Parts: sequence; structure tokens; C-alpha cells
Amino acid sequence: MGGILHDTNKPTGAVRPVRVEDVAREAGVSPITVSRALSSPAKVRPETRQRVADAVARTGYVVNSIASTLRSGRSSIVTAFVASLQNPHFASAMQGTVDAFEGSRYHLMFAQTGYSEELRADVVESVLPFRPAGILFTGVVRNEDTRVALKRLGVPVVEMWGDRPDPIDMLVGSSAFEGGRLMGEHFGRQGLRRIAYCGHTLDRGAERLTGFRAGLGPFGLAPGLVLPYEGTRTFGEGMSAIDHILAALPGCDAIFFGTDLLAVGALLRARQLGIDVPGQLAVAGYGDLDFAEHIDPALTSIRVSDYEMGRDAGAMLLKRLMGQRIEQPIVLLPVQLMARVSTQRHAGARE
Amino acid sequence: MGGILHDTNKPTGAVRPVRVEDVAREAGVSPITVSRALSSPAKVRPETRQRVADAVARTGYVVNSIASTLRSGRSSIVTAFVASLQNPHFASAMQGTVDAFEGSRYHLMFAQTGYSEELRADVVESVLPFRPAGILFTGVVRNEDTRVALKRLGVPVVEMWGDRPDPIDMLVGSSAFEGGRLMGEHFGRQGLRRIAYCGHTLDRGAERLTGFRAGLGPFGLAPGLVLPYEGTRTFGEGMSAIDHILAALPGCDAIFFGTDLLAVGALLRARQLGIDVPGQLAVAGYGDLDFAEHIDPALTSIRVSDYEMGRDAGAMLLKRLMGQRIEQPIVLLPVQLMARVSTQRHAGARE
DNA sequence: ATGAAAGCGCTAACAA
DNA sequence: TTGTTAGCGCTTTCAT
Repeated sequence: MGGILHDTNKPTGAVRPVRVEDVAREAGVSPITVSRALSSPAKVRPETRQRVADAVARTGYVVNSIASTLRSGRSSIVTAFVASLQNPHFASAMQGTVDAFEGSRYHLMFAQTGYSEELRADVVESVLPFRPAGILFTGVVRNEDTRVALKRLGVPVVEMWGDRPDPIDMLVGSSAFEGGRLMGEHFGRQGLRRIAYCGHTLDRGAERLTGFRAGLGPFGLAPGLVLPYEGTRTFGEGMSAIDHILAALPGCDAIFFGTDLLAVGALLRARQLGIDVPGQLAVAGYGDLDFAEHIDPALTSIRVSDYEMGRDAGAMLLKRLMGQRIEQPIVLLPVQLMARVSTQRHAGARE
Repeated sequence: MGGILHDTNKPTGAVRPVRVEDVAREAGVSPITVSRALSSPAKVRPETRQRVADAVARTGYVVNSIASTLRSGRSSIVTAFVASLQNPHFASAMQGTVDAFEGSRYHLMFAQTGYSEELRADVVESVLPFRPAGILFTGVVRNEDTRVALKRLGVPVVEMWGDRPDPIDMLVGSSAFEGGRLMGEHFGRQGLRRIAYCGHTLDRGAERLTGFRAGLGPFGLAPGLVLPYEGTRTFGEGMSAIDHILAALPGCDAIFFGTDLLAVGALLRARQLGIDVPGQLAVAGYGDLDFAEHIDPALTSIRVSDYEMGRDAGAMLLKRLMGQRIEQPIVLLPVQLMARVSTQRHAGARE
């Protein structure tokens, strides 16, 4: 006996939802007892609890979270804003967040904010009516008005990826500067000289580039070319990028790409052109997607702990939601240089 | 002047939400007029509407969707169940769904059902309390009890990917049989003889395999080896798979992998082993991930319209939610053979 | 075009 | 341990 009369392929099929009242009548108790039996079983005598359980099973009752949330004021929705679920870094992070909330009483509601990595204010506003218990951003909120509005909301907020010192509330990020710096240092150590950067140059891209310069500096080096690629990054773009770079910076012997996808495109194109990587040209990416270590030549990249970031952000938010104090509301996860063949300049590599 | 008193880093910061009543007082009208001014502006005199708008701005009012939904009975939440957001096919589909609902009054709430592609009944149950207006499954619901429960719910449901004739309600899928058949036919035409299949062999994998056999049949061919790989598919697994296959089926000259990831792993391993692809061994995948056409050799695969599937499923659900009748509640999107170099057996390829 | 009263379904607060 | 009463914030229904 189902909870609702069946009525398929009609505009709205639902006809007669079962309410606590129905269950209460069936079990011979009062509505509040049903409520308690379901949400705080300990407060109800086992025998009564069983009667309620039977009545629930017989009627097919399902609580109405809407009514429950309204009355109790305790929302169980946590909203996660993601720029794009198609971005594998964000997808990994969201996996981590999902895992962090697994088993909790909270439900993740994803809202996609658009293809670009910017978080649109209207998208944020559109979920506030749901009064989420907490909010997660896969990224940093750039719009100042939105930041202020979120602070005013008084709801726990976690931002990710960034490393600004003034988060809206909490932050689990990683340092793009440090990632760039590690790569600059690596390039310097490998003895690379005519160096190009290709990728994002705004926001985190700018930080990465600054770090890259900082890493190259001690070797007396600096990028001879910076080619901004602000859009979404694809293999195809990486393939064309390498042509532009070689034309604009003749004798270029190393390229640092802002994403692994661009870098892989470049590797493919280099092979087409008969350019030896890393013999003639070193290529590195950023993000260390899973294919980076598997392609040929294996791609040097910077590993950012995507999954861990999402998981830790979720855990931090959950802790706060459970009323615990967060000692350290700003956490930076380590970035790591994954030095592989694509930038290797060792014995005989120059042929 | 914010809508809520500020109280950062407290268990729950929210202190004093603004209600319609507050706005009404501010605007000198009744609560219901505020409600109308916001949800059906046409029913309110422009002048009054303006007064309300000003009052809203001054107070920072944000409707409470929870209360609104409870009273009106019109939920604006659509739940999308996804096995894993890390699966790029599902991520693309969800992008399509997001796009389909863009601009509508509905909000997508994603629920992840687990690493495997099976949809757990308890996960489905956990969102029913939210009384979603509609439900989407990135996949087909296998559990019969869950199917029955969903039918009883009387809520519009769209399943994806599958091609069963008895959907819970609506279905936008593609034929795994046809995908397999196309590849079998292609293998036959290419003159391949010692053929292996490696990948999922259950559910859709079984259909794919049946189709593969059907495609090979007319050429007097059949798979000489079927190597089941039911888990998540990674490059690494593809790399090891090829060793197993060559040992178990000596002289094997073609492998059809159930996913592109496995196939790419095999390509990498083949290169390590000095096996010429496609000269000695033809390799094909399934799914046509974006890197398939870019790797070397370009990977033959079956393209499934992931994005379109998600988009069409979303559009179908939306249409139904808006009260329109669905003429064709079962739609199968085409699968397409993407014949590329990795299976090419032309002049001199055999060397 | 606007308002008054009522109630969506549930649970907090207060009894008993 | 169980029940009674009231009300979360909004919008439906029915007036005016």
C-alpha cells in the first residue's frame, strides 16, 4: 500500500500524501509521538516505537522535510557552488565533499555557477531562499557585494582553492604562487633558458605566474613570453598554442602551461611537428590530472590535492554545523611538484 | 542594512530573518500584497509594487522557499541522481541537464549514489522527504522495489542511458547493443580475426557485448576472449589488461574495450611493449571521451551523446513539470561509430 | 487591486 | 513517556 495514490503521466501525479496524523491514528498514538519515534527514538518506549514503525510501514509514510525544516528551523541542505562539474578538479573536490558529508544528516545541493570560474551573484542569490544550513564554494567568491551578503547571512561558508587571507568565513585552499614557484625553480634547476608561460593570467593565474617568476629569479631567469589563454582549456588550444609560442619566441626550450590539458595538447602537437620533448623542448602542466603520469612522455605537473580539498572543506563545514568551534578557519593544502620526463634535461637529452 | 543580524563564527549565526510581515509594515501594505508583488507582479498596481520593491531593498528581505513550498505545495527542487560526478560521461550529461533547467523556476539538487553505477535504494529514499517536483537518474534504476516506490510517488521521473522498454516514467537513453554492434561490424569490415572484448559484462556491458557479437556474426566471427572488468576503469587497468589478453589469446589482433580509459591504457602499454597499433593490434574504446581523437594513434570509439542525453532528459522533465503532455516518453539517442587510426587495417598496415 | 482569515505538515515548548 | 497547544512563514481562498 503506497503512500500516494498512483497517477502516472498526469501533470502532477501526487494525490494524497500520508501525514504524521495518518500514522498516528493507525498506531493509536498522538502525532508528536510519531514524530519523536522517528527523529529521537530514544525518547519513546520501545513498544510504542514498534507500533509506530509498523504503522509507518503500513501507510508508506515519508516525512515532509519541508514542513519539518520550517517548524524546526534546522535546514539539512548544504549548498555547494561549482563553476563547472565538467572540470575534473572540481569533480574530484566534490567527490571529497560528498564523502565528507556521507552519513551526516545533511544533503548537498549543487548549484552550477557557469562555465567561467567566476561565481555569479545572481546564482548565489537564487539559492538563499532555501536557507541552506551551510554553503561551499569550489573557488573563491570575487564579487565584493556577494561576499558582504554572505557574511550577513550568518551561515557557515567555506571557500576553496584560493589563498586570500580574508575569507568570508572559512577557507581550504592551496597556494597558486607556491605551485608556480616550484615550477620556476624546477625549470631553473633543469637548466632551461628560453622560457614561455601559457595559460590563465588572471586571479589564480596571476598568482601562479608571479610564483613562477619568483622561482626563476634566483637563476637569473624570467619568462621570455607570456601567452594569456583565459578561456576554457582544451587539447586543441594546447596544440595551436605551441605554434604561436615557437613563432613568438624562437629558440624557446621550455613551456609552462597553466593546465595539463593545454600541456598535453602541446605534447601531441610537438610530436606532429617532430619536436623532441624533452630533448628540444620541455613541457610542463598544472593540476596533475590522472593521465599526466601515463602519457608519453610523462608530463611534469603540479599536484593540487583536489579531493582532499573538497573533503577537508566538507569536514570543516560539518564540524561547524555540529556546533564545534573551528580553531583554524584557514587551511592551505600543500602543492607538490611532480617532476617527470617531459621536463627532464639530463645526460644526452639534448642529442 | 542587512537582512539578518551578523554573528560570525557562532554555531549558527542567523538571528533575525526578515519576514514578509516586516516588509509589509515597511511598505504600508498587507503581507499578502508583498507576496503578490514578488510572485505575480501583474496583480499589483505599479505604484504599490514599487513601494514593496523599495521596502524589500531596505530590509534585505529574501523569501523563505521552505515556507513558500510548504504552503503552495509547489516544490522547485528537482533531484538528479548521479552514480559519480567524476565519470566524465555523467558530468557532461549533468551539464546538459543544468543547461536545460537554466532560467526555469527549478533548482537541481544532485545526489551521488556511489562509486559503482548502481543506484542504492537508500540514497533514493533519503531525498524523498524533500518532495522534489521531479527526479532524474543518470542511469537506470535496477532495484525493483525502488522502481515501484518511485512509480507510486506520482512524481515525474526520467531515467537515462538505458534502453529498457518499461521505464519508471520517461527515458532518454542510447542503445548499448547498437554501440556494440557497430563496433563488431567495423571489426569485421577491417578484416580483424582474433578478437577480444575487455570491460563491463553486466547490465549495459552485457548489452554491448551482445551487440558486438551480433555485429561480428555476419563475418563469421566471434570474440575469442571475453575479459570481464567490472570495477571502475582506469588507465592502469587498461595497461595490465593487454598483458592478460595477449597471454590468454595468442595472436590476438583486435581488442574492444568497454571504456576509452581502458583502451588508452592499452595503447600506452602497447607502445611500451613495442606492439604496433594498429599494424599488429587494433584497439577500440567506448564513449569517445574528448582525448580519444587527440591521442596517437587516434582511438576508434563509439560516441554516445552524453551532453544531449542530459539536456534532453532535462527538457523532457521540464516540459512535463510545466503541465505539458509528453508524446514520446521513451527516446533513444543515436550512437555513432568514430572510426579512427587505432583500428585501421589498410594498405601496408600489416607491414 | 487589496486584505482577512486560515492552514500547509510538522515539531518546540510546555504540560501531565 | 506521552499528549496538548501553538506557530514556523508563507500563500490559498474568499471576501471587499
